[in-house]
This record gives sequence, C-alpha cells and structure tokens, in this order.
Amino acid sequence: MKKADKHKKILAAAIHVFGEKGFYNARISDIAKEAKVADGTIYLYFNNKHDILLTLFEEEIGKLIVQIKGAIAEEKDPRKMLKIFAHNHMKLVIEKKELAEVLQMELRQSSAPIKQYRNTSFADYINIISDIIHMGQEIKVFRSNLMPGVIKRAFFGALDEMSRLWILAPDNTYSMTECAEQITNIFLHGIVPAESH
Amino acid sequence: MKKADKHKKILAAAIHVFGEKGFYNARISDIAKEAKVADGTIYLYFNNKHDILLTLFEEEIGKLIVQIKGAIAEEKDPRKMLKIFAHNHMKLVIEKKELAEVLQMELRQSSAPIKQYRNTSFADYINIISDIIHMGQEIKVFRSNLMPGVIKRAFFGALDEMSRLWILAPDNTYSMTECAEQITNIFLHGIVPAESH
DNA sequence: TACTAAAATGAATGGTTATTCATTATTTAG
DNA sequence: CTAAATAATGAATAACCATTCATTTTAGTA
Repeated sequence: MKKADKHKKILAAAIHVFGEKGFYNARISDIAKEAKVADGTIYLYFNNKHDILLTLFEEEIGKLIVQIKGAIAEEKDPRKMLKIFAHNHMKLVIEKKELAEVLQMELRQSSAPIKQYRNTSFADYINIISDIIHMGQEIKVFRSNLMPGVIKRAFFGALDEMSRLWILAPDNTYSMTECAEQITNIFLHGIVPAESH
Repeated sequence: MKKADKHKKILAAAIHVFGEKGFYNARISDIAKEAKVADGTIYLYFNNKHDILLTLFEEEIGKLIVQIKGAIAEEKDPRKMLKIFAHNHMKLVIEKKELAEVLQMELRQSSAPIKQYRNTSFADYINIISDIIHMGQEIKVFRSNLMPGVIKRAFFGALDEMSRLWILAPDNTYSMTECAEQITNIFLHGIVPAESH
C-alpha cells in the first residue's frame, strides 16, 4: 500500500471514530484498530492526535468547497444558487454523516487550533454564501440594506441547526430535502405572507 | 456560608473554567481553585465532573427560559415577539458570555447525557420560538405552509451562529443589536425586495 | 466552655492513554 | 540472492487527573 493510501485510510478511520465518540473520548488505539494498523504507525503519518483532527478539517472541508462550488457554477440566478447551496449542504450531511458529526462537534470547540480553522477552510465555505448575496445585491434581486456577513452566518446557522436534528435522529419525519427547500424559501421571501409586506 | 451558596459558587466557577478551556481540558482542580475550595469539596456537592455540567445545563437554561418568557409575555404581536426573542437572546449571550460559550461548545457534543439535554431544557428554550410561530399562523400573520419545527431551528441556528462570531471576537464591527434586527427582518420579510414577491 | 456532628481539606490512589522506541518485517537496489 | 534502507509493530513509558478518604477544621448545642 502506498503512503498516500495509508494516510487516507487513517483519516477515514479517524472520521469514523471521532464522529462516534467525539475527539476527547476517541483513543488513538481506536483509530489504529479501525484503520487496521498498529498504534505506532499513526505517528509515522501524523504528529499527534490534534494533528489528525486539523488535517481532517483542512482536507475534508477543502473537498466540500470544491464540490459545492461545482454544483453552483452553472447557475446564474443568485436566488437559485442559494437554493442549490442549501440542497447541496444537506446532501453532504447525509452522504458524509460521520464527517458532518465531527465538524459539528469539533468546529465549535474554542481552543486555539480550532479557532484557526474557523478562519481559513471553514470561512471559505461560508463565504460561498456571502459571494452569492453580493452578486444578488449587485443585480438588485436581493435587498442591499442587509449585510452579507450577517446573512451568510444566519443561513449557514439555519442549515446547520436543522441538519443536527437529522444527525441525532436520522429516521426523522422531516426530510432534509424539504428542510432545505423551506429554509431557502424563508430566507428569500420571509415568513410573513407576501400581501402584508 | 450556606450549602446553597457553595453550590452556586462551584457552579459559577465551573461556568468560568468550562467556558475558558472546554469541558475536557478543564480540571476539577481548576474549578476548585476558582471557587476557592478544596478539590474534594466539589464531590460533596456533585457526583462527578459530568454531573457539574449537567446540573449547569439544567439550572442555567431554566433561568434563561424564565427570563426570555418574561420579556415576551407583554407582547401580543407574534412578529414583535420574534424580534424581542432575538434581541433577548443576543443580550443573554453578551451578559453571560462564559455560559454562552459553554452551551455552544458542550451542547453540540453527541454523547448520551448531552443528547438528553437537547431533549429537555434546551428543547423548551427553542420551543418558545415554535410557539410564537404557531400563534402567528393561527392569526394569519405568518404563512402556514412553513413548518414551525423547521423555523424554530432555523431561527435559533441563525442567532446562534451569529453570536458565535461575537464570542470568538467580541470587539467586532457587527453590533449584536443590529444583528438581531437584521436576522429578524430576514426571517419576517426575506432577502428578496418586497415588490418582486 | 466542651463536646459532637457536619463540613472541608488535600495528599494519595488508581486507572487511563498519548506517545516513544527497540525490535521485526518488508521493500528496494545492486 | 543479499544487504541496506524503509516501514510497521506493539509493549513499555510517563504523564495526567478524577476520585477517594483519613485527618483536620468549623459550626452547633447545651
């Protein structure tokens, strides 16, 4: 097995174990067992336990950004782009449930190295939203008195909190597709009926 | 000092220490030092480290619920109630920064005892939102094709994600008052201008 | 004040686990 | 095929820290 493959294998195992038990309750030996390598082998590929988590953030969020940017690229209408973003986000949560769990749990930790990733990969991810908002404001399909920096966090936060429900109880009455639809609808048109605006 | 006072003192210290270092990096001796008691004393008031966290959830979220319900009680218009909720939530984050940090970090952990609190105190808190939505749908000031169970999570998630920015960097350009205002506005009226609905 | 019960103390214990490194296995090259 | 070099192993190490409990201090009472 090539070096890069083992690197991947260990990261995949880490996603599984961190997702299941959380970073602090996960043992290196759990990850080693899951990856079918010896405990010591992990230290040939990563400096320490934290390094595994940070590498995971960097590499996996990077992939998500590429994925979601690709999905949006063909669309020109910012309103539809927002909808595509929402659906894609939910799709990723479902397809990569364990990764989603790790990100939801560990990206909230406010230790110094985590803060760093809030400022790089993760920021890039939610800046996709503010780019869409900007675009919409330029061509006047979005109100320009709303701050993109607020909207991006609000929209992401809404999707994220909703997806948490599915992660905690996947057999839920709400389908994530329906949720993505409703959340986009709320953000675009509000919960107040059109005639009363 | 009365028993109840020492209980409070230890909990206050725990909020401080958990908020600063996170639950897993916090040592019992840190909490003891902060509360100015001996390590062993903590075990006269709490069963173990986890028990401190759970007690903290239960008691503190309980207070928040009372506080925010009081703030809303006088208002009849669900649109305004939503606004009051948002402002109050942000106010609580600012006034109880350390508690907010603990809740944001630890309520995301998906270990069994945490899941329990997602289902009790915390659920009560965000159900305040869905109650408002229901009310608004009854009197037709809110669209009834949107699910309260989705809106409550979306609204809370939006506020929560926005407040995280302030917690990580309190000297921020966005005022939390302005954010509460904008988020409520987005949820009520959408980001699309009124004429294009 | 003296005695007893309750509360508080903090050093010692014991379990846990990230990390290391001497040893073994595998790969590469001549 | 043989010998170096490279990679992998997993038992041993070395903290670390939650929890306990024998001892001391404080509070209550008569």
